Amino acid sequence: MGRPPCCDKANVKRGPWTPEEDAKILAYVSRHGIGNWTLVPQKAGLNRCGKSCRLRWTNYLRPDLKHDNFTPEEEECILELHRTIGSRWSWIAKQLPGRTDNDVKNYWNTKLKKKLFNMGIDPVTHKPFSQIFTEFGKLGNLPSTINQNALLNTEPRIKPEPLLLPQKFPNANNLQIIEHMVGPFLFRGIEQNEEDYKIRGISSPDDISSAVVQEETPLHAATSIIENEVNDKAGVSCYGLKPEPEAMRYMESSSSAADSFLESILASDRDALEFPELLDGFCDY
DNA sequence: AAGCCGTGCAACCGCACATGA
DNA sequence: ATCATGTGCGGTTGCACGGCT
Repeated sequence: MGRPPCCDKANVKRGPWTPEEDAKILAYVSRHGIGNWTLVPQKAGLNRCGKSCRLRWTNYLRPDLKHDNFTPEEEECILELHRTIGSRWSWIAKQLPGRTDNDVKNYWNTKLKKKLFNMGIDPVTHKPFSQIFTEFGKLGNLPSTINQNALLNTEPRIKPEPLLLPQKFPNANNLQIIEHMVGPFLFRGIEQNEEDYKIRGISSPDDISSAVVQEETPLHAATSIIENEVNDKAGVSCYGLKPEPEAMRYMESSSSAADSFLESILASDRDALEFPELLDGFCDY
């Protein structure tokens, strides 16, 4: 026996909202505030499901919502957070004032996924397709010549652009949010200089751009972050967590830099296969 | 002008979780 | 501890719209 429906679906209106219905919601909320949404249709004089009213309010009518296009900074923020925590749209949306989870989800599905795909990057893992094919070939114990062919055949239609990690996300409570995602007290900062990496503490709550996870993290977030650290340690550039000065050079330079960027990724694929010990050392937590 | 197709986005669905009796 | 109910969330659908043939 399933859960009873929240309303009589046969007798409530569905589909697009009219301006009159919007006005009723706005008038009701301005007068009574947000309370029990199941009572809103009745009290506001709407023949709608309460859930539908809540959705209309949170996704469209709320006065603090932005209705303009996403900025490049917001786009970078979405890409980075998706790479780190996956499709947790509500969390990502909380980093973007005035945006809803529905906004972010739609933007991802209609724009960013395609953009990454055209750059030769798998939107799910944020890894280059070449790397995925390489790993797949390794798992299947395929001859190396097949792997090489796979690499050659998966060159992106558009040269990959490095993603410049936003140094500071719009909200100040990022650390708390990420701590919630992967558990508190598990962070340390990592900073790159010319010679080596310095492990340091996070200096401010909004400086989470370089946070790495030490232990007891959800598999997806942990593996993603660890992989990037591995690549950095191996002297290989990676998407998203590229140190800012290097990223800036890529941003400012010509297409030849894009070529070398692609080459560095392909090189990292080969390094990972030839020197598996580079990976092993970082998994001993 | 009409039909087709791709795109963007609002809205819906169903499940999971939170909360209070 | 259990159940009922409200809320949050991610995935998916459906429709309006514009461009193209």
